[in-house]
Amino acid sequence: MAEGLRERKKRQTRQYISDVATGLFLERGFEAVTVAEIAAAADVSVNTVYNYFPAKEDLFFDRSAGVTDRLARWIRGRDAGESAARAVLRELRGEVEAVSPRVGLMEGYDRFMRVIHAAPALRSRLWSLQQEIHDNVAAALREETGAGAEDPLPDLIAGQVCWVHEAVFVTIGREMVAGRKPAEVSREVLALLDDIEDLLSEKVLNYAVRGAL
Amino acid sequence: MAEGLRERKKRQTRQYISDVATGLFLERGFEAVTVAEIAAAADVSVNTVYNYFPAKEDLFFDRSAGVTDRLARWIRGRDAGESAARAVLRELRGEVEAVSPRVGLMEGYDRFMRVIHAAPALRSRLWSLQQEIHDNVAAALREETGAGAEDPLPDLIAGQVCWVHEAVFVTIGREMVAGRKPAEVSREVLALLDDIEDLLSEKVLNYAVRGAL
DNA sequence: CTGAAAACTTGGGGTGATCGCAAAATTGCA
DNA sequence: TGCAATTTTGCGATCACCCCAAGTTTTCAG
Repeated sequence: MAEGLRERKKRQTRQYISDVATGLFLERGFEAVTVAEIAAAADVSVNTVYNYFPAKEDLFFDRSAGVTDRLARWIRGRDAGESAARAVLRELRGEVEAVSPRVGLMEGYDRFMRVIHAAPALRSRLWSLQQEIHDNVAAALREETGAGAEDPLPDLIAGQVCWVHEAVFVTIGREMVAGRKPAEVSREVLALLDDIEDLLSEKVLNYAVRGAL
Repeated sequence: MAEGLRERKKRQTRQYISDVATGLFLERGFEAVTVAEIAAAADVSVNTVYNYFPAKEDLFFDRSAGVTDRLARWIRGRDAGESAARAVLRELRGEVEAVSPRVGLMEGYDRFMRVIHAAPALRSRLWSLQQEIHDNVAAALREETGAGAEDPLPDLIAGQVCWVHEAVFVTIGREMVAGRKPAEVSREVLALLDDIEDLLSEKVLNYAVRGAL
């Protein structure tokens, strides 16, 4: 039951437009493709495109929904006795070890990164996604620790955790663009994660331990 | 010898346009002011504005030249026996303690921040400035330590150092916008710097010690 | 099954940033 | 003073994005 034909059609249309757009972007780059072209290729009007997507960049990042709260989710789901930072490290290691496409370890990810790299608008959108991730992590830490609004620690720890995340993603992006194989990069990033953990202080590594007062 | 009248006039024109623009931005916000208005107010053509500034945002951030390599300069100028991170902490403490306008501790800085906050294009430019800072720091660390291109440490440490810098600036911005007095914020940020230092690992605090092998 | 309300799409008409070009005004210097 | 280099400007165009009013389609009550 539930959603009527209307809802379904909307979802389909939206998905279709996004797919068509992404295809064009991967083929010719972000800036070389005009919204009018996308509309034409998707057989809708330009206005319809803007009905679904607030900005051109959203056509590209549509599939990355759910990424912005992944870190926060990992933290909220940390094991008993585990800190926020260690949970994130563990989950990251898991994804990297599994050569998961969720962290960009997949054939063809380099095309994606190259498009982003060449378009300032897309890079800028990426930064804003990271800002969102940071805010979500800080909010999660605040809730999990019950810290007050004037306590600077949740924000600081969030910064550290996001630094871990960023370092991993920047490296994966760079190596993939350099043409390396996912399995190779996986091994390398696993080593990087050890370096990263080494650079975290005990304070960070033991913040928000589940079960601790 | 030296620069002719032509050079001087160019400099003046550029400065004048930037000043006029900044005035309008502070008065009415970034997006509410059109480039055509700026041109009219500065009594030049729109094309002339674009001759001097590649984009509208550059009109706003023109005065912040030299900020992008400040961290790197601090690092290169660290004392004998001092690490990169400690040099940055020391310099930051100095600026904050001196209630220096260079770190935003000045009357009226809140207007500046508010304009930035309200304009996505400006925020995005800020991120790109931080990216530059990061790259400069990483480059400085690489040179100072003689680390190879495949060594991930300079990048990681640069991330940590920039995290320090960012945390300080975000806090100053937030508190200034909240209407606090520079002297108050100074005291508070000094305390924050202690918290920050506490969160840095020994590895980070002892990276690139001048004089060490 | 039917007609009106609700939701979606479209066309048309802007605004504003930004670029390229070629003419026109300025300035440096012989 | 007059030519050559440099700037400034006007004009036209592209493209993202917005707003509104006029279709169209879907929903749903009756």
